[in-house]
Amino acid sequence: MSRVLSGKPYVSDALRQRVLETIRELDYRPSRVARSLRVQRSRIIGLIISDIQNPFFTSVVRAVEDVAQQRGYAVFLCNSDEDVDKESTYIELMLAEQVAGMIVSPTASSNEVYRRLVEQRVPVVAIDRRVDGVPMDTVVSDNVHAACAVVSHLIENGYRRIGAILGVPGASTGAERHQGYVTALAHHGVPLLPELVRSGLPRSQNGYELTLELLAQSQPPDAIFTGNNLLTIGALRAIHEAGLGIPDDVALAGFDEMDWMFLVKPALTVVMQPAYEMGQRAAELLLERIVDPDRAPQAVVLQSTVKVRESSRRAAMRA
Amino acid sequence: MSRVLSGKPYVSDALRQRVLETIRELDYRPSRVARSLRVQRSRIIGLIISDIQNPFFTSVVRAVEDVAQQRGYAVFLCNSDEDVDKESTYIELMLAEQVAGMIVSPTASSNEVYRRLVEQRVPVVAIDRRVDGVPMDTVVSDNVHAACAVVSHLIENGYRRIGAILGVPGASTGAERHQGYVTALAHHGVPLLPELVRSGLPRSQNGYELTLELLAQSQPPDAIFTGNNLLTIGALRAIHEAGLGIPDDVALAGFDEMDWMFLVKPALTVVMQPAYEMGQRAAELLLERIVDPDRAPQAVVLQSTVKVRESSRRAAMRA
DNA sequence: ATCTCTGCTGAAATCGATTACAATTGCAGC
DNA sequence: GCTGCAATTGTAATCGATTTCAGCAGAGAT
Repeated sequence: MSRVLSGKPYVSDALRQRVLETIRELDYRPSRVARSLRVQRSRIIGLIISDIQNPFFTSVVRAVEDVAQQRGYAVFLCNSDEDVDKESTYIELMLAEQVAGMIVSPTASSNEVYRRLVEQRVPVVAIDRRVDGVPMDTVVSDNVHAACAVVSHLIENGYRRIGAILGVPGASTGAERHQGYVTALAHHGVPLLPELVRSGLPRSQNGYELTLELLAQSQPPDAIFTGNNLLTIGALRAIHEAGLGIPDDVALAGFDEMDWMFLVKPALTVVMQPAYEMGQRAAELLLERIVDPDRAPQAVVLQSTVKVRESSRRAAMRA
Repeated sequence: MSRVLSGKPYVSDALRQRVLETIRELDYRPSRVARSLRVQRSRIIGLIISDIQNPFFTSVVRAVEDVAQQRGYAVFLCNSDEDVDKESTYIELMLAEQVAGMIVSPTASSNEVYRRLVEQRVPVVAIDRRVDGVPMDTVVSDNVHAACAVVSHLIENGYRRIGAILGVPGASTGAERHQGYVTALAHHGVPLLPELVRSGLPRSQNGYELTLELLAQSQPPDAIFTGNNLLTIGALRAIHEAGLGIPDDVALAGFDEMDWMFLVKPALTVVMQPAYEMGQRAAELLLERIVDPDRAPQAVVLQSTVKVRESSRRAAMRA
């Protein structure tokens, strides 16, 4: 009798003892599958991120795991690989596995799948990126503001032809950081030059190729803003191979700190996003929603800070 | 009637059509939980790695996911965080979730849990690290040989006081790389100095602290061998902060390439392990075992290569 | 015409836990 | 002594898919 487990009342000590002993004897191991089937939910949290190889997301994973484990949940992690179809497939899979809820970094800011989830009362939290038009819990950082701040910093340091290598605009991060870039230029009266703006999937290789494109122009940029850490790595490689010096030939400022960055000379100016905290908050929001599925959706926006270092040092006066 | 799905024979076209239509109408979504309960196994592969923030393992994850997805499996990823208890807990959890099989990077080379798994015919593959005394599928790299090769290289380049920062000997990688180090010294008649050998959990912070310890000695090493990529990062930070030059003050050679290493000057000499291939092979072994649980266990040992770069450049002649 | 066999279909058992419900006992209150 | 309630425990329904079993219709053989 399973009343013994889960400490239900109305069981005599004698019986409780007998049951416990038998359990030990048989090396009994309850099937979570059967339990999930009966209870119609499990103690599993689904976590779908868009790139397992991106240190930003591994920090998020770490945080979600810590919170989940503390509360007795396990984490089912999947890698959507910036692919909307993979993402949808994994969401369906999670659903079929009866997860208690899921945290997703949506590849595209419009996806009908989320509307369905919300309507069906499936606890779900969007992290890092927003989903348009669906009232759901969301944890993001202040991308527009942070991008604007770091680009403004470049402008204030004397840079005028500021290139931008951004993630695809389909993801809200890409779009918002682009907007921050545009806003900063407008605010300082610096003309927006479309030929200096590139976007692609946030992968190191793309950062490399797009930066090469910028540098190959007849009037190359005097500074580059990268909208993602992998793009930053690619940009560094391109600048490096082009034999250019930072910041004298071209300044560089990007998103996200990485743990080896102290090695890079000159030190890089970056927007520091609170990755771990984002994961924590997302996990907490999810657990709250699991408890109370009817709570009003919350949108948490965390502050990022610009860490100014040498890669954006004041430009020498130019002719 | 579920004979329609899974294309069983003995169903008329009329019925098949009717069923399919109803399925569409109701937006029917089969419960994998119920299926798992009935069939006593699922289409999920468990993957337990010891550090989600280690790029080596994220490559492995990537590979396992690619193979799994191709074969219609989903991956349930967990992070044991180098903690034997967490690892065992997750294994139990996977078992209770009726995974089809699991791939684990064992934190300790002796763990009775694995014997039980193998005896109970649960498909399981050890990756990156061995488990002693249990006949199971294993995918590792040739750690002893690779460590020996890279340390020999240091010796041949004129270094004599070679320090070692290794992972804990409980994990087979730590022990084997240590053995490779010892072998190389012995082979070249270089005395083994115990005070130059340190080990700890493979984390960046430990690499930092242990390297500081080595450097603080009255007779500090003229070269350091690091047995893991995170330890390498830590060692770099320590050397960096100590204001020492590589390789003139102290040479450095370690394990594992990382994608940003082209940025580090001088370029680092490293052992390149085929991380992605290890993941692939492990996934393939697992899938084979799922199909045939009685196959004899295989041990795959992959070759690593030493990538010689500037951080181990020939030492200037010393007094 | 009867029997068999094949092709197909519906009904029912099954997986292992949870949980609702019924049955039993003991004990207090009237 | 009888009723009523609480404490305890056994029984059975349930979750949703798979799978076995039995039954039925029609074709072909005898």
